[in-house]
Amino acid sequence: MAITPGAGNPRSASVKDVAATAGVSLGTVSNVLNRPDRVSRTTRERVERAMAELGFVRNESARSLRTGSTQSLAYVMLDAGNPFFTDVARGIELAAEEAGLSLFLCNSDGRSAREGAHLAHLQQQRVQGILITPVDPDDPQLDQLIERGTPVVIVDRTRAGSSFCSVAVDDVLGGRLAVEHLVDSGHKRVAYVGGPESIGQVRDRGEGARQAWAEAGLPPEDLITLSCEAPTVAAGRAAGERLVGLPARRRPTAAFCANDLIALGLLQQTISSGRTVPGDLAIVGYDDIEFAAAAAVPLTSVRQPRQDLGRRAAELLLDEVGDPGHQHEQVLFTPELVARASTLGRRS
Amino acid sequence: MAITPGAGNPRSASVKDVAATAGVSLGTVSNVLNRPDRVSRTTRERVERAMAELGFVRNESARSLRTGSTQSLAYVMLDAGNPFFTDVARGIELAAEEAGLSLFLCNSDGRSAREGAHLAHLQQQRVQGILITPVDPDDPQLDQLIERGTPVVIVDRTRAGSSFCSVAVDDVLGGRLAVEHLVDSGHKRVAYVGGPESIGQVRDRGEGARQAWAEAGLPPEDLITLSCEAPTVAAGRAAGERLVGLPARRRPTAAFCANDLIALGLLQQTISSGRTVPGDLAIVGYDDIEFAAAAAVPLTSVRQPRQDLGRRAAELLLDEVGDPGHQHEQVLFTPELVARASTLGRRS
DNA sequence: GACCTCCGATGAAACGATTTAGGCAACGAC
DNA sequence: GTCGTTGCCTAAATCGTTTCATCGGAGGTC
Repeated sequence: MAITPGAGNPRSASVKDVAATAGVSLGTVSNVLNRPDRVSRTTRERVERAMAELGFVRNESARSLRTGSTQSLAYVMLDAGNPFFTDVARGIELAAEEAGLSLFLCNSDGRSAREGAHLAHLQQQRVQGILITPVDPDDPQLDQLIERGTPVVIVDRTRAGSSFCSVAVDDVLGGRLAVEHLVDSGHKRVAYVGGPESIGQVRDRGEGARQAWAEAGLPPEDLITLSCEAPTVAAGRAAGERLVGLPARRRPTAAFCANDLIALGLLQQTISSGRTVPGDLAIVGYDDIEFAAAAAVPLTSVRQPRQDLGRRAAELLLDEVGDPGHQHEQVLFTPELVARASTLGRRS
Repeated sequence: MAITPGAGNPRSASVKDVAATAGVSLGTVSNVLNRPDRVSRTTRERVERAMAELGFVRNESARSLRTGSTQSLAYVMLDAGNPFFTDVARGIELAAEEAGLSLFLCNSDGRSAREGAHLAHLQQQRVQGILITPVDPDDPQLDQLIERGTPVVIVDRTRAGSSFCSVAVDDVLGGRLAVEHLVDSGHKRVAYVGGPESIGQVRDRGEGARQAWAEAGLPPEDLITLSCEAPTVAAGRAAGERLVGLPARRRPTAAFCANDLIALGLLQQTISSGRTVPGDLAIVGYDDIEFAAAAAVPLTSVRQPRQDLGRRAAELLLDEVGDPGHQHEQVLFTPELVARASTLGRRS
């Protein structure tokens, strides 16, 4: 079929057109759409036939202009490329679907400017509410959203004060679990690989690591912090190279990484440089993403209830949207260590 | 600060409120918003002050109702958990950002019903256009979208006829590259692990595999097809178990998997069952996702230009939206084999 | 037959922005 | 002094839907 040039879009049919075609009034068409029980069967069928014939598509802009609200939520993700966040998103999705709302995913990609643009646009769209893993939980734009009536739930981050609901996982505990496990395995010199420091998670996991280290009675200077630029595979590889560069008696026998991407990069670099895991270097990751178990050496990792995190966050948001007596709530999940070969094999 | 109960949302300010506060007419406020150069500086500043004071947020519903179009695109992803698609999404995002449009990501999760719901909603929202990796490229709902005026570009799938733009990668060629590589490495019995058959990719990659196999003069019955339920890590593990179950003289020495997730699952299962890669089984994946290189044994894979795929698709969509003389175009990218240890090590 | 009720359908008035046709004032030019 | 021009602003119409007060007719009751 050739393209019909210049046919010009006949501009899609409106309720008015449907009403005319069906020979009823405009209000009746609206009733068919919204309260079909109030319309007699014969009329309803006539209207439905007209809608099908004209290819009527309800205009959501007009609808939400009139009703003052939309049927959508949004989740602004920090990094859509990180499986951790896509798993969280899936949990949100399921909850939204059950509530009959659509979910829009936006990716801030870790950039404040992009995040801000998304938030502004979502606010203009009058979404019912926003879930967000923010670049910076203290961003005043978040307060501004709340003030102007768009509920916000913070996901996988926390924030001082309680003007928001938030759902997170106890990162200090997670850090402790990781380091306790390494201490139990007999390691006396450990690196904490994470960054940037601006991320609360990175700080909290490090804090937990230090606590566990101190409680084991080990000297603080033997818990080395290796800061990396971003929590990515590439940064993990780079950290590996820096580890190799350390003088032998300063070099750690184990590394605890702030997330699995870093851990996978470190693992990859370690193996490709001819050293063994866990022989030369034991590695603990964080998040327990699906790929962790499939890694070069299956990765010991701190598991977070990713999907539950999303689901719970969505539930809080829905409550805030629906219940005028809503009280803000800070939910904290508990992480769990999953030990695998990257720390369990025998040491050389 | 306590929650102010029953304060009731003061309903955000409208242009009318801004106009009243600034002491100008409503049209002037609109001009400040859309054609600031037509407004004198003093008036503009007065209006802007009023907007700030009232916390004015433009109502996108009203705006797009009046103008008849929105400033957003959408990408309906097949599986947000698969890094391949998130990379494609990033390419789209970059192009959309450059064009000043927002991008909504929707996840169909491989389910037609969910995909349909997303499409219907996007159509009602009057997005400028939709990019989609469809569950079924022949779904008539896609035609219906086009007919009713929403441009659609098909991503990573192709479709007979040419009423759509589409961007895909030559999957037959990809299948050939994979199997030629295995044949060159001396394998005489190979499994093609993919599924479900309903996915065009799975069929095309298999077709390429068969072509290369036939051209090498090898007997067709020695290219075994192992069908799996879904292109996931779990399905890959399951396939591995079925491979082990085969009688030794029927058992393949290499496997070509329809994507990296399957390959990673197969790899994982092979290693954890005590066999070696590539010694007992060489493995080739498809997509070359970031985790492929970090796998237990770095994975040989067929690389696709993921981000370019997305970017080009978005460009086609933008052209279709903007240029009335737009001609539909089917773009086909060329894949490339990346050989790594999962096929290169020495055979036992 | 007058009165009431109930059901189904109607039509006008919103919602909040954009757009367009004009109006008013100041200013120069002749 | 009149006319045309220019610059800024106003008022009203409009987009497509929902909602609400209303209305007509059918049926029942006394």
